[in-house]
Amino acid sequence: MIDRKVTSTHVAALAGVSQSAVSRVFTPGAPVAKATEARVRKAAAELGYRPNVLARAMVSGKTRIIGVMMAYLDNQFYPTALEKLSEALQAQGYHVLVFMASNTREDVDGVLQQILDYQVEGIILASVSLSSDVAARCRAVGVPVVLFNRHQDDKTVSSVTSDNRAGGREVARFLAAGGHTRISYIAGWEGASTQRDREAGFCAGLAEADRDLFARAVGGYDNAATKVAAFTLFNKPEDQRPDAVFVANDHMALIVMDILRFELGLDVPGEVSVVGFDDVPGAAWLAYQLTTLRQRANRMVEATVAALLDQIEDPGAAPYAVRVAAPLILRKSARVPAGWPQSNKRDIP
Amino acid sequence: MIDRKVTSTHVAALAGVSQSAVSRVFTPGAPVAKATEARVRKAAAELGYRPNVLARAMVSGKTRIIGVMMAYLDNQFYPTALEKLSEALQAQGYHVLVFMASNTREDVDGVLQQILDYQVEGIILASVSLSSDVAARCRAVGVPVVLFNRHQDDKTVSSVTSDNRAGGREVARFLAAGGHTRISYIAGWEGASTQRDREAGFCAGLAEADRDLFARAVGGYDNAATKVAAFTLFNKPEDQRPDAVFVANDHMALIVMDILRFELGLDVPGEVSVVGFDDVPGAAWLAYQLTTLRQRANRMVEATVAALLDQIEDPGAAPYAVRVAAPLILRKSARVPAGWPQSNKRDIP
DNA sequence: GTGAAAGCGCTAACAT
DNA sequence: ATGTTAGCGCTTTCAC
Repeated sequence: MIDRKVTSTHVAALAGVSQSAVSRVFTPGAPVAKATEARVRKAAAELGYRPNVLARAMVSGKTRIIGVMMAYLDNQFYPTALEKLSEALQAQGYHVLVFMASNTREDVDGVLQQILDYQVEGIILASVSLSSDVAARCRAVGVPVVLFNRHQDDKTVSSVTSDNRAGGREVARFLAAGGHTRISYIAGWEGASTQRDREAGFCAGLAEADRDLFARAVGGYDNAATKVAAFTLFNKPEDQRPDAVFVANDHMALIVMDILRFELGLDVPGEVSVVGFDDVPGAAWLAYQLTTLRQRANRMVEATVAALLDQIEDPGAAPYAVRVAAPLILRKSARVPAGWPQSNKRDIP
Repeated sequence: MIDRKVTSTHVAALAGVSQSAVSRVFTPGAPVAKATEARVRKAAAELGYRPNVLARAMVSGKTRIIGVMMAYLDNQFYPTALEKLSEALQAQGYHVLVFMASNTREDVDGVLQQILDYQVEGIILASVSLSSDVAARCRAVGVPVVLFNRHQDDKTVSSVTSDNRAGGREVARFLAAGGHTRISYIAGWEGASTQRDREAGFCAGLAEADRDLFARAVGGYDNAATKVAAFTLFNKPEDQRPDAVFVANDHMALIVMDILRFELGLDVPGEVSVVGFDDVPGAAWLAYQLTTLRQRANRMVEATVAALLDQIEDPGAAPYAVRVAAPLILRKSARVPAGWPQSNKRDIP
């Protein structure tokens, strides 16, 4: 309670220079004499002075704040991503203002408006879709948006995803080559591009291998719905139930494995092969050993930050979409086809 | 790219009123005539005007930003907490600026300084300890700090934790009553108050039950160290290894269960009982069914937000410490003593 | 009830 | 190289 706010004026007074001299000392690349700088720094240290970021932002227009909106952190993949995003941005001198939103249209729009109120320099939308008029408003005020782990055909926003289509296709080839005859799919939330692309790729791959989809259920990226989906698909006599299932993300895949083994008494992978998508930490735990497609969070984060900074630095730059390859990580939850190339990727993220 | 920034002056011009009239319309409780208000709102809507939060913050001194520093999100408990914290604060009109820090002294101090630069109204430190001179500086600039899931004897900061001591004690009673004779402990990071308090309570409880600690190892809340700890403790003939272990948090407990079962071929709870702390989502998964103490994230978040707002609203208010009771959730990883009261808590968070 | 005027703490010309 | 001046977009007296 001693000093409360110390301003550049206080420092200037103590150092016996003008207020703008102080400002220059704290502005990288501004012209200051060695001697002045020294005196100012000394005074500043004495007073515990630090520039007010907000005041600086007001005049410069640069807040160094990036707004991040997330819809749900249930999926272990998102906390990880958030952490890395925050670190990467911090390293570039930016900071993350977090906004949680349910994935409803009104909520997203409302929250986005709030983000904009903070004069953020950029926006990252993780697992959130954007109505096109909101995208338009961001564009109007010149705030770049990048979609993380979600894609939209909207040409005005950048997006970074895994190559979900290729991933789905690879799983289909893998399962078909493994000699499975009743291959099924558990879908995620149908509003998500990840769900759509993974399924599209999977079906395409099945077709290429001359297989039909044996069965399909919807887990919606939701715990309860996923349990129901697993029961509907598997609570049947052997010849009527799938012998392989591709689950749209790991979060659901782990739940499915639990039900298969502990509720239905099925052996995985003996009686059914399970493949997921994401490679969350739990997938590697010994109790699961889930074969899955790895989302390379580090690469995705790098790409996201790069896309955002590109547009911040050059507002004219065109948005673009990045797709990061998702390698298949072979573990123990799915039968490996004879002769299938053993992964040469080390089993760590 | 049409309108770029719309300011209150633009709105004022369109509405044919003064700029201050516009300001008043957007200031709850300011005196404005119905008619003026209507015209201003109409003009504002037309232009898509929204007050600039930062400019407002400059003059009012209220940024409505809360800085949150987190050290590691490995532990599933923290993402959950962050999500709830963000939601609760949003509901109060505040927003969260996230800072990641490694838990080293220099890093914490540096990051804290950055937080302060943003003129935050309050700071939440999750799983981070604070040097007392930094605490002093926060006090000096009048920014309240609350420690989340960490306690410090420092009387200048509030803290919210589970009742870790009581929790540890309960586990000791539970394990002793279960007839275990070689009870051991796997410690978390020794710098953490959670670790210290849980262990202290555990040992006290053991003493009360006339037991000695059979063995102790340190997992440090770290994956690799935890594996080593599990091997050191359990890779031994039956009579030389523990028949029960209390692990300082679930994150480590799940790793320990994996090693016990899949590396050492031990039956849990047949040959060894495992109890954790936190009740992270994974603890309830069927593959683990971990008996654990539940940290009630919702209550902890409520208390944290309340403590923070108390101090923001009344800067003179004294900091205080809150301890939330942590109920023992009985699942399948530990033998239940005959006659032990069955939990009447429903098995959901 | 409303407008004019004075800043909040800072940066960025513009002089000197 | 340094001081002076003019704002950034807003809230808040202060007169009217």
